[in-house]
Amino acid sequence: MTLTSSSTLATLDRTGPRRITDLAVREGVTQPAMTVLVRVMEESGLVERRGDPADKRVTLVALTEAGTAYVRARRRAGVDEFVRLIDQLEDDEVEALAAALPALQHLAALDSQEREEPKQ
Amino acid sequence: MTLTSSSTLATLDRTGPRRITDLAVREGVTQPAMTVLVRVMEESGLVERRGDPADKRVTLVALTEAGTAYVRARRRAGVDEFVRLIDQLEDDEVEALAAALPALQHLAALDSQEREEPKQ
DNA sequence: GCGGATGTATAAATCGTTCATATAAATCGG
DNA sequence: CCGATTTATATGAACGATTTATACATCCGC
Repeated sequence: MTLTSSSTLATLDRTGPRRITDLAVREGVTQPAMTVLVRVMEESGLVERRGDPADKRVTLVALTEAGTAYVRARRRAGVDEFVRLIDQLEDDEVEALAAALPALQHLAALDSQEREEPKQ
Repeated sequence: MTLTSSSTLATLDRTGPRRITDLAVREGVTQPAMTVLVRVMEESGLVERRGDPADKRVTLVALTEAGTAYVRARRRAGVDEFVRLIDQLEDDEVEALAAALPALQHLAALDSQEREEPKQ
């Protein structure tokens, strides 16, 4: 599992089926790279191609059930790992982390916002 | 600049000259990979090889002045980017972030501690 | 309906990597 | 001390994910 494939699967889980060009831009790779990545993931049964009836050029990429299960399992494993670490913190440290969550969300929002509208 | 080379340069800046095997372990790549990476960085003038007088097998890898300057510039660029984002937060959000720093440091310490002594 | 634009696929080349192996220097057991 | 083993690095072949160049099919505006 490469970084790009993990991220692509997560994107598909978050946003639903997407066309290949769209995925390539979101993941920051070229369209041919995404084409072959989709083929590999398709052969692994994590993903399936659906034609778009409205535009016969595009192939929509969607998570299969196995793909969804995989993404969810991975996410849960990561969450568990975090929980395991946070459980070892002092109570006041956990409170401080929780109190900082809105600021972190705001930071993430500002960052992604700037990525979407570069230097306007 | 690949992820591994950036990380290796940062390691050299933090810890001083290191032997190739050591760097390979720290960066999670094989020794041959680190050997060629060092050669590339040497050709770029970021790094130099020094023989170890105490053990003629080892080649100590050290940052050149240019390498140090590069690492520092990169680090400053990253800090600046963070500052730019944090400046857009509300005052209470910045305070909350600052208050969470000890908890984050504790988390990082717990994590690196577990990596060093795996499942004992 | 034709011409340019758009979405995807394919082929060749590149790059960072691993695996296998070679060489040289250090260390250890007798 | 001396041969055997271990340790540090280097080298070469193969691999896998990627990019660039290009081809092909379909859409869309005029």
